[in-house]
Amino acid sequence: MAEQSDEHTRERILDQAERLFAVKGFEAVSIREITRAAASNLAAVNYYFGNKKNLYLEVFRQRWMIRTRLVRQSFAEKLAGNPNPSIPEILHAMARAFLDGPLSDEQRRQHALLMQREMARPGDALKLVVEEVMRPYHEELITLLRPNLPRHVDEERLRLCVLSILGMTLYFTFARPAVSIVMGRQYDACFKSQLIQHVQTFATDGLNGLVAENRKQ
Amino acid sequence: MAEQSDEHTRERILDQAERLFAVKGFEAVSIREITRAAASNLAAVNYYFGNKKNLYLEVFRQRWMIRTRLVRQSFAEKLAGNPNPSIPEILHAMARAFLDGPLSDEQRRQHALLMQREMARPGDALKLVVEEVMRPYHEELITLLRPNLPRHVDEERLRLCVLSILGMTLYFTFARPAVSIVMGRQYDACFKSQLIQHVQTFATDGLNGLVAENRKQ
DNA sequence: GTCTATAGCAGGATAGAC
DNA sequence: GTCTATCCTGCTATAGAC
Repeated sequence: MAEQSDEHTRERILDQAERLFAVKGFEAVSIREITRAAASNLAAVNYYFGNKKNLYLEVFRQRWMIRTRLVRQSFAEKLAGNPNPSIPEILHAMARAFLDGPLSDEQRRQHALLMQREMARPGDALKLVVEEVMRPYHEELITLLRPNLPRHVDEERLRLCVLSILGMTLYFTFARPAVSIVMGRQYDACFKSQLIQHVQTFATDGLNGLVAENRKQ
Repeated sequence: MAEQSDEHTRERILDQAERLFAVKGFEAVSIREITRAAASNLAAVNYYFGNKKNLYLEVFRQRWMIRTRLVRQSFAEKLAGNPNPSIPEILHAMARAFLDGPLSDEQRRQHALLMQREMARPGDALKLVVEEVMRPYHEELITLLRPNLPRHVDEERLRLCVLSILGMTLYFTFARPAVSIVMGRQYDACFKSQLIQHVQTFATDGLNGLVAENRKQ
């Protein structure tokens, strides 16, 4: 089960816990299932993490946050050497980082599922997700976009636009089964690049509308 | 607990099951909790529904589907008497039906949460959700939009646009806690009408981009 | 149809050997 | 650190009285 048996038990447990919590949700996974998948002993979870709930929190602190950092890094790299990226460039970099970034397909799906679970049912990890990741990411995007927008663009509308963009990108990731059925497509490289292109275009047009609106006033 | 004690036991159980499954997820809710909330006996679930899983499916069949029909009806009504609705009119009606339609705030949230749970983890209800609701809704929107679009608009791009619109609308409903924190706003009437307006505008611009694209070719 | 009682099992957590 | 054995709680499901 564990890809790297020489990895420390604690790490193997975190890996498998992340995977299982993402796919099934907190309550649907048992400690027994996790330790079995991690090829470790049943008592190991309590030894290393105290209890199940704390293991869940550690998954966010020591796995989820790191993945997020990777995604944001890849986002930043795509824009590196471009001091004044245009709106389409920013959005393309964002969409690529999310939908085709440094994570594997499975990791990406897990990552989105965990985030989405916390957003749907606020738990102890929601504060972590929002304050440490969503809000900074939000601000970063707004900072990048602002030079491309009129000075007096409505701040609240801009925030709603950014939320919409993140929302639909997240949706394309976590709702993969449903999207696949409706579109009649597999999530292969071809479809992913179409998705990225679509998010870029659709969101660019949405933001351009914001610009035009502002001009009229 | 139960608002209507004179309602039949079976109905009270369905009501409470819907609420609890939506908020907590299938595995996190026990039959005990449901029957307690429905002020009925522990054995009632098995008597009326056979087992827990079947109760879950009945929630979709006898509650979720009906709510969907209500939402679509309210969508249709908003467009009634308008034989050729424009894109903004269609989108406004759609956003209003979803974000401020015939359901109560709590019902709306429950509805979105149940759908989103099924999309995230495909279960026996996913087929029901997709084939009976998502796909027809999808086709209806496309049919309404098409007269406003150039004849040779890319079919796949259009489908992706509709998915994006549904995705972000759904996101604003189920991710309410997170959206509230990021925006620093309560989901009151004022914020909801802003959301509706935003979805309409943002999506209209996104679709208009599709039109412009087509012209260039 | 409604209730009590209980079978039968799976879960989280811990104690204590090694 | 790792393992076995075990406690206890809470769950689903059912049998059977009323």
